[in-house]
Amino acid sequence: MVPRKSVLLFLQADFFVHQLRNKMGDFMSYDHKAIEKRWQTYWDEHKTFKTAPETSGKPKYYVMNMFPYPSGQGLHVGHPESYTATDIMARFNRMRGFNVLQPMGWDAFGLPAEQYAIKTGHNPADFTNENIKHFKKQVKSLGFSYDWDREINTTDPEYYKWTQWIFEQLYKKGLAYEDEIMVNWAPDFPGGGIVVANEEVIDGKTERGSYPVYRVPMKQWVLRITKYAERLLSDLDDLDWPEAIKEQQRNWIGKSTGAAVFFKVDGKSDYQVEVYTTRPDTLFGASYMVLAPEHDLVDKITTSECRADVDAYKAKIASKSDLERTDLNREKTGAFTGAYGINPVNGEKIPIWIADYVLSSYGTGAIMAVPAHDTRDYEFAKKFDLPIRQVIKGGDISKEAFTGDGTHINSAFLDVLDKKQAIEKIIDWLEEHDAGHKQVNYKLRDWIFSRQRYWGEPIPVIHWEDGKQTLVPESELPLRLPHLNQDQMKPSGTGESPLANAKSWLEVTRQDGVKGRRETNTMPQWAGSSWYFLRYIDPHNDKVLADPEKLKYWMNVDLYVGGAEHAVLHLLYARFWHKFLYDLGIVPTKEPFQKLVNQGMILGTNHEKMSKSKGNVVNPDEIVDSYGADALRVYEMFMGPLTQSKPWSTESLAGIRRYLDRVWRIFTSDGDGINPIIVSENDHKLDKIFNQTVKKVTEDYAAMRFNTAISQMMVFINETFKAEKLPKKYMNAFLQLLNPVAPHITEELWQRMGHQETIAYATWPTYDESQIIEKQIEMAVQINGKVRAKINTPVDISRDELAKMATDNPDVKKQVADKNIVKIIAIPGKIINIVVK
RNA sequence: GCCGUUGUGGCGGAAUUGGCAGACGCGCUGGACUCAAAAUCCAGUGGUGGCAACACCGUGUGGGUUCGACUCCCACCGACGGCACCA
Repeated sequence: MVPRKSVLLFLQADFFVHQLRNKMGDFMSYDHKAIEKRWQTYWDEHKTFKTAPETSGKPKYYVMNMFPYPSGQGLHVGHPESYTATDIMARFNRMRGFNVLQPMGWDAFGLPAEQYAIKTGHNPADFTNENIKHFKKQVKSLGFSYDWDREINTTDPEYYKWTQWIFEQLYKKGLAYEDEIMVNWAPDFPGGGIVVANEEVIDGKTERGSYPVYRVPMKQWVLRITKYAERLLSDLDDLDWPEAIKEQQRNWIGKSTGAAVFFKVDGKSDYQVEVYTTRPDTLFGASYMVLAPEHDLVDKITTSECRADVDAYKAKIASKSDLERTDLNREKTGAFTGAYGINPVNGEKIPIWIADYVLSSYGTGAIMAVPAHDTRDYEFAKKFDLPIRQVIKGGDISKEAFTGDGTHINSAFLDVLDKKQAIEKIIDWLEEHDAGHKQVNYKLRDWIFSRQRYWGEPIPVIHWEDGKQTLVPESELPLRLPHLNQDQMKPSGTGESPLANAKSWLEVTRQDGVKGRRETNTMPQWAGSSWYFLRYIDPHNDKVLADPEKLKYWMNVDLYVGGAEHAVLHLLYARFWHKFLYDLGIVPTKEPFQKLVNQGMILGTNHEKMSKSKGNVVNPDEIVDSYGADALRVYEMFMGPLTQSKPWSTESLAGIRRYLDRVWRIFTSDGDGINPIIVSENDHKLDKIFNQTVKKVTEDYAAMRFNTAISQMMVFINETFKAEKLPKKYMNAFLQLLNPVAPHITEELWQRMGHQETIAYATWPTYDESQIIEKQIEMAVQINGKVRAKINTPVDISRDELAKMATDNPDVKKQVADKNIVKIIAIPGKIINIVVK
């Protein structure tokens, strides 16, 4: 027993020595905690990144991120990714002489705060401010060069005053209106149900929480975004945005060109059904019609024999959620109304059905069915045994609908024509006979703008007892949220907003004694984020939303970075508000964001999306603590192209930290001052690599290719380890190149190199092209496309000389000895290819 | 089903205009230092065959254009994201 115990003790002692030496090893690398704290404090105290006035005479550069929702969970590793990307652009352009505006703020309205308040009795405002404090501390620990004097918070009354003000302008122009419309009602949503916007419905369920959505009629506030559909679509073309996002917006707006056609109802001449079709050329093939079950005419035209069936069908549809209604594998269903429509082009009587495959919200909610040439109509006709009449040659109508182009048949004056010609001709005919006209349609629907919630901007409207409705006067804005206690905030169960419980806030009396009630719905979270990029420009202005002169100088945003999940919601709403403000003459540009970049997702080490349940979440706080903010920043930029998804690797992160240690060591040689081999004279050994590095890093930053910029800086440091002397000028310039990615360590070393001022405004280094171009280069000689030899040639050699040099090469001679040279391709500086047979 | 993105070593990725595929990093292997290890520094590292010089194969698959293709064209397969009865 005794010996074993002593062995154990010995092993333990050895282990401690091991630990101690590791600790000492750490001292050999740089002390990121002290350095990062020191420079963050310095930047704060000196307001280093305060934006210069508009009168500075410098060109402007406005760069921003999609501001975060300050959740209680704090930062995840995706935040530093996009924030570092913009910070590099901000710091890079600052050194290049731009006046840089890089702000940060908080998108702080939202459901979690309200739900937390209901659960715990805390005030959502206090809770939100706590979260912001925590978030801000985390963000600050990463050393981003924000102008913190411009910080904004959407829940601050001084901010939402202007959100409400914009709403009032929309109201005055008739673009904000209250309407009894079919809304997306999610009754199971915690807090007594909620109405959500069309954009917030995913697969028939709410985007947040996945609760089923039903279409029910309700009185709601709606913004007339459809009025801007065409401009929202066509102005996309000039934007420097990812094609995927532009395409998603185009699809969402969903423009289509076709025709409206009027069908009289047989025997009821006061009624006519207007249908929308993109294929008016197939009018002769229409064999029945379909109305959406909710269509106004249904009750009016249904015959008494069919009424029971129709009512039963309508009742069945009403009880279904959107998800059930849109299940594609579901069989087509419908009911016959007993009525007939008259085809204007040939006077034929065709039956009118109702079916839920026709949507009340698109077009006119009614269609003419051409089963021979439309897949959906074909399925329906087969199911209910309705006639199928071919009017275009092609396909096999006995098997499936033919939707392609072809020659028209059985179509009187359209016969022989193709699709395009036939469409033109039938539209002319319809217009001549008052039976229809050309029509453009959009899938885009108006923006359902009210939410039955407490924690949002109050809609500044008063409903008076005499039936009138007025805006809260602009001079009384902001209309502040009243304080509610825990009980008052609880859901009413009727779908009404908790604000209905704020009696003293709710009830108002006009000067003439008429009583009124405030609107109790609040705005959706998207309201505050639809214009915040304007407020950063002039965040403390209490007279106007922002000074027009300042807007003129700063707009529009030169670079906007954020996640692709906002492809339609936020980005479409923000464009809509911006265009509206443009029309009012408030903003000088048609579009808010000239260039948009979506950062890719950072996945877990297992290549899967990070999630708590998978246990693959990386916490940035822990990385900053053990590796440092600089290492995290450099690593996240080195992982791969910004726009791509890429998996996390702690080993690779450690490699980046080793690189920063190497940088530290080459500058300090682990002493107190700087490495003695850094000297004023230049032995020219590093000329080429230095100039190459400046060139590549400058170009790569400008194109946001951060991973390759970093790899070039690694190559440079590898070269310095082989050098005997390091020119001071080059080493200073290197610090500037690295600074945008790793700002703390470079400030520290910059100071050690003897500078008194921050590195942030040092003029960006230039390179000498002549130092990069070589006089003598190695060129590959290919034989039949395969590299068989390498030769050294002067760079300015002629084509013929080059060909001769190649064929004179002994290796080449050996290879071609018994073959015929057919052709020699010789391009100086590129390649030599000898084609032989 | 439609639209978009994407496919390169053991892994992350590079190759800017059609011109030497695999820069840089991770990992791995070997060496120096050390009593030993860690750290650090140096070197090697696509696969197969060969002592070697070298040869052959190699950028999702199959074809094509070209003196030459990761790159351009056609067809297909897989992964990711979005839309989804929009007439």
